Amino acid sequence: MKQITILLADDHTIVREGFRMMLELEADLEVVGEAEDGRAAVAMVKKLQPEVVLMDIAMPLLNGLEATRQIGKEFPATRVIMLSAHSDDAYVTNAIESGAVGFLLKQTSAQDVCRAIREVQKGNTFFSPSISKRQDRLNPPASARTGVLKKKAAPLTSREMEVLQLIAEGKANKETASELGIGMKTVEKHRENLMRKLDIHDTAGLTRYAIGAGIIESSVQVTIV
Amino acid sequence: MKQITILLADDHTIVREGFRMMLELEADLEVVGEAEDGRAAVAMVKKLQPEVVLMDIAMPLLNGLEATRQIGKEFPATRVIMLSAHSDDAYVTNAIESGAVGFLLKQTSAQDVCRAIREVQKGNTFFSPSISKRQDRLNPPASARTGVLKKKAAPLTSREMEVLQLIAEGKANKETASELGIGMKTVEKHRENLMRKLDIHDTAGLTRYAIGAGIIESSVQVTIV
DNA sequence: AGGCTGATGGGGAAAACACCCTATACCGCC
DNA sequence: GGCGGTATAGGGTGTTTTCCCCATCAGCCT
Repeated sequence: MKQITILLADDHTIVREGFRMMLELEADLEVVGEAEDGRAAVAMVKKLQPEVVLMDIAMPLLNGLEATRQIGKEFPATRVIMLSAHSDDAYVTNAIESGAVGFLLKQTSAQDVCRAIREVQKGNTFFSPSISKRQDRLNPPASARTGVLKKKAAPLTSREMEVLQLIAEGKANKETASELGIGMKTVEKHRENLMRKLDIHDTAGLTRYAIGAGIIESSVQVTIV
Repeated sequence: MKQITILLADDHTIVREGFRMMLELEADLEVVGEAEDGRAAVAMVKKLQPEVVLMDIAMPLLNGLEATRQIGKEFPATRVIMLSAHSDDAYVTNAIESGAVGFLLKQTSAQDVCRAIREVQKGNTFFSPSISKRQDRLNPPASARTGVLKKKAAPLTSREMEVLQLIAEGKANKETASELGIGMKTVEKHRENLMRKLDIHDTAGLTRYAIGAGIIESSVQVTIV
């Protein structure tokens, strides 16, 4: 019997463990690997070529959106489901544009996660119920992956998103350069372009933007209600 | 008939208007003033000496915690109820330490807001139901205001909190200096002390800390679930 | 009275950043 | 085949930040 192979990408070990336990109760699902950051996720996809990736948006090194974009470029057959604690239209739109074929809120029930995996593996899309309700106006033509959609406002490039994330994580240009394996002047250039595109001209502003956009998390983002 | 005088402090006009309409349906409550930032709140308390202040945590110029601390120092009779969209133990603890005698989540019902105002005016404390549930271990001895509680970890001073907030808002040292009416070297010194106390050595890190601690909000903090 | 801390300043130096210029190589689109 | 966008990289210049050193003054506790 053929199982659906799954890669988990989330920086919180406890979350990965929870998903793994939950998914392995299902006979037709198999977790073949785990990644604790976006870069590892891309590498694991290359190595394991899973059918489905459950990907958190906010991860260190490389965020989920960017990782998804890179995966989609190399392995278009891999179906990525985005996970996020929050959801608003911008998040969902970004996820779809990066090539995700599903979007789940973290409080989604286990059944829905399993359903989502089975649906996307069959080539369909799946969104959390509360998102689907307002999907009418942004429901993609099922071929969201094939065509690259244009953002109207601030179309940040992949590299710019990576640099933005590292800036918001507190990396100096020099560190970012060595981390990405490029020159410092190039990092400065990306930073310059970011500031021009977003019309934000200080590090604190870029950090707030990155947090607001879900690219990184702030340290204490607990929201017990 | 004696009404309870109330000052509203929140940077969102729509929120203040909502509270005002809500509170003025009650015969025994009177909104005597509104402030749209922490500094204005302190000034308004001086001028109006209200009995109760409804204070948002995240406000520009001076956050609610710091404003509460300054109010408590000059007008210990004024009872401050803290408002916040989020709540975790750190938020609540900080609020209590700053001298607040109540803590309400923003989705609290109108009845609870009125109840809270009446309770704190009588000298009692009031916390949102969901917070009260885990109050056992941090319930203050009703005289929280009289004794200044010591934080264990990083006791930032008032001035440092103000400077931290302005840094996280993207102000350069020079701007902060003119905004606070002090010299640039003094601002640099506060920034230096902040970095040493928090063991954070870059602007992005300070910004993340400020957001995580509820001192400011990140730009896109929408959480539709 | 002496000690501690917070708030206020100043000098200086090294690093980082912001913003301007230029340039090349690659890739996809029309 | 050129045109535009992306990524790469270097130069230059002025500003800002980071981190040392130093000091004074007021308030508070012992």
